[in-house]
Amino acid sequence: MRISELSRRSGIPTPTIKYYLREGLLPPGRATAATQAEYDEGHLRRLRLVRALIGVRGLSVSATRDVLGAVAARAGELHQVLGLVLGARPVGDEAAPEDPPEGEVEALIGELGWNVSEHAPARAVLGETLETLRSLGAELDHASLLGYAELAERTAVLDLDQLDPRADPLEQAERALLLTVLLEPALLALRRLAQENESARRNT
Amino acid sequence: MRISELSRRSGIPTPTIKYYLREGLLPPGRATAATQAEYDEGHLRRLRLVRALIGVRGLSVSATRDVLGAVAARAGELHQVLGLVLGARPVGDEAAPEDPPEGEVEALIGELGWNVSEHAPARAVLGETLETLRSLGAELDHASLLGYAELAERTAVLDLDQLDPRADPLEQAERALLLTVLLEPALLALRRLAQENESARRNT
DNA sequence: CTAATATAGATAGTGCCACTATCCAGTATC
DNA sequence: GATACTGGATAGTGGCACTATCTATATTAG
Repeated sequence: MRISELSRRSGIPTPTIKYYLREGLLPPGRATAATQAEYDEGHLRRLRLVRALIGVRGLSVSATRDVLGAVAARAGELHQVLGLVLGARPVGDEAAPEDPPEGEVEALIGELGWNVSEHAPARAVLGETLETLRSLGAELDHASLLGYAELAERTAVLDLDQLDPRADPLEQAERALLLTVLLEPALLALRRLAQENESARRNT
Repeated sequence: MRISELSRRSGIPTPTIKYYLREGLLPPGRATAATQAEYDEGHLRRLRLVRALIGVRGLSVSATRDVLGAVAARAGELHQVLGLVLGARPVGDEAAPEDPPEGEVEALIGELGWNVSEHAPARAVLGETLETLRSLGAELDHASLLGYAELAERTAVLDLDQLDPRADPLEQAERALLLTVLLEPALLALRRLAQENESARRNT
């Protein structure tokens, strides 16, 4: 399939596809001549994945590239991928160079007995968010934090249940990415609906 | 307090504060003369809140304005605020005009017996996300969705426990906003850590 | 075989957004 | 009264995600 068909089947304008090719979000097609290349179903799938990450979850192009790169590089080690895949700060941010020990996060992970990589970006995200809340006077007490962590644990069990460990590793990793990232808005939406319901329940 | 002190105490440059004033994220100060106005602690608090919404959660300036407006307008009806506060699409998006009935979401809400407003934007967000997942071939079965919803329910209980129903309604609403919105990255980070842990556990 | 169409790759331009800089006339303060 | 600061207005900046155009080639319809 040539680029115009890729565009037609994905609904994405040709110039945008070229842009994604330049940015490395989409691997180049198999060149058949100086001005001709051939794309396959994999490209189409990848293109849809890219659009979902950018459009639904609001990742930036460069964050998307990083995430996809991480998945490709570590397709074999699914748990690394799951943990690492999203340094993706909501906004630029570029990870403050200062690296406070963030004892609270370490302690929590230790207390729960979680086995997670030292470098998981989620550690830093968690630490920063707790710090921000504290600085705004809305500190979370330890018991609540533990409660949230336990719910996260059960969410993760549900998440992992969606995966079929017998599938091809790369496909598996892409599916994990899809479920990890794209489910995020859905889980947050569920939380907001549940909050509204719970708030209504308490105020009657 | 004049604008320079507001800037010094918040760490935000004066021109940016002026920009927020223009954009309506911060109410104007009490004018004492043609070129003089007085700001108070409330302005400082609001400014920090704005920064947190924009910086930590990545809301756009206009989304932030909408959210703050909604909170101010409905400080009395906390549960409405909690549910409504975040139509905030991750990225522009502007809510597709097509409005499919989204029967799945309605059914879920009915099944759970949740009492939420007809117009809660979270309904649409949820519907769209499920639709996207389906179109990418990563559909969620009903049982899993129910599982996630039940976990959301328990998260909401924890959330509401953080609020003190005796506090001033506006302050209460702002705190709710803080906890709803700023906790989001933390909850997602917890989920990713838990995923990595669970994945490691299953693969040993 | 030719004319119309399509293509890869390169370069430049666009529109939006979140600031940031500058200017001005009017205080405030020393 | 000189200097610094202020509110308000207007204009400029840099980054980002595209989008448009151009050129040299390739394919294809007639």
